[in-house]
Amino acid sequence: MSTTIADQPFNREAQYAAKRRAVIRSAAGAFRRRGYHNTSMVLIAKSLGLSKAALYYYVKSKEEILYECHIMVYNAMDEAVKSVRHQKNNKVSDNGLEKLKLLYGAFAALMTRDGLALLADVDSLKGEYQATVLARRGKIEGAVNRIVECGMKDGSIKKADPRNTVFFFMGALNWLNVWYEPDGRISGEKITQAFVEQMSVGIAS
Amino acid sequence: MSTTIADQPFNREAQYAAKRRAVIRSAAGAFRRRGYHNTSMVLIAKSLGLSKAALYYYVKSKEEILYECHIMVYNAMDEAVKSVRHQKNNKVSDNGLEKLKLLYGAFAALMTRDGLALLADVDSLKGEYQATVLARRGKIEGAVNRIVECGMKDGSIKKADPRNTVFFFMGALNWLNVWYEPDGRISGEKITQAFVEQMSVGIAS
DNA sequence: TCTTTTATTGACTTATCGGTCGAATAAATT
DNA sequence: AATTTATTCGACCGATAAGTCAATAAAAGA
Repeated sequence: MSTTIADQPFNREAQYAAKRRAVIRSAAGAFRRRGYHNTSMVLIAKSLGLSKAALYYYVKSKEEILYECHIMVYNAMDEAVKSVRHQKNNKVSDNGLEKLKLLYGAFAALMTRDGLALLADVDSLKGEYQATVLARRGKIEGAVNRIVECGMKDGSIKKADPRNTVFFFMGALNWLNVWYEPDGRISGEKITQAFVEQMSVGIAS
Repeated sequence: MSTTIADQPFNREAQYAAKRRAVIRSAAGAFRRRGYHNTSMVLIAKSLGLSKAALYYYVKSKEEILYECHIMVYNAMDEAVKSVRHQKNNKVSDNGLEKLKLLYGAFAALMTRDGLALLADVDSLKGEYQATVLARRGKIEGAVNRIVECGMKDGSIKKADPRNTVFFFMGALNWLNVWYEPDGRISGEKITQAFVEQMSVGIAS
């Protein structure tokens, strides 16, 4: 999926990019587990075997890391939305509910399988950073909303206030960040499946 | 409900306690809106018309405030659990699902009506504080779990992994903190109602 | 009114942490 | 080998914010 260091040992730019990604990913994990403000730059550095100063070779500021963490997730989500949108004609029942199940499953997998996390720390972002992240979040919410509305129209989803409905099961998703442990007793796939099922029966008409 | 300053103008202790509560409540709101680490003691003080130093007359540390915020919520939740437990014979259908609906509604009302919020900042608590809060959280989770299991036994709730189920709709509840605005277009009662309905149809057998 | 207790403050201390900088080291290029 | 370029580090700086304290104002009690 993503380009690793070993892939292109002689491509300078690729190496730099890969290392930078590693910084972001590692920080993202720490942020999820300990929270943004409880995670110092020194800690992020140490967990990669670097000094704090070295971090700043790959990254402009701590805020930028947080920003990139958010963007990383929203990129993945956009990808999921796109792939669901283009999945026409595959299923016999190509209705809103089916699409939503697909999408929600993809979202859940992002959390349980890829270790991504929807951070709640939007308030720690300022100015342009925050504006962009909020815009991306709005875009995703809009996309999900549209699918739900679509499902309400085609009769596969029972009619209600879409925003409210979306908030409900997106909230459940976000809460995964808090309690989900990759090595826990329940496997990620099981959780993903359960979440899709739960969401599905909650809104099907 | 709670004792206000005006109630007992000559009772010193009561005044002190009331003011202390006011500090906690005000801080809780700020924590919810801006996050724990983005809220300084000066800000909490100023929003009450006090200086920072005065705050420390009522409170030992910022961490203690956060601790009390958590405890406040868990006390209210325990209360809700208790009242639901003693609500036998009232309803004709005294089954697990009914109880759970009652409880979930009470929880949601805590958020939308009483302005309480389940803070996620448990990691900012250390030692004894954190241990106690985690214990209280576990206790609540256990109580909810037990009701769900009870409902699965009496046939009102469809069988599944209780923990998973509980996490799902408790997550939705927690997410309220992030997006719910008391002055938003949808009223708190409507949201509460919608949440109960959503949860209910999601798990009823 | 004087005294004691309660409540509040401004000014100060301390600690943590984000961020910078110049030097040092390693890797690639000539 | 010499030189340039990419990485990394130790040591330092500045800001922010938690927390302290001696002094003072307000209230209660005598």
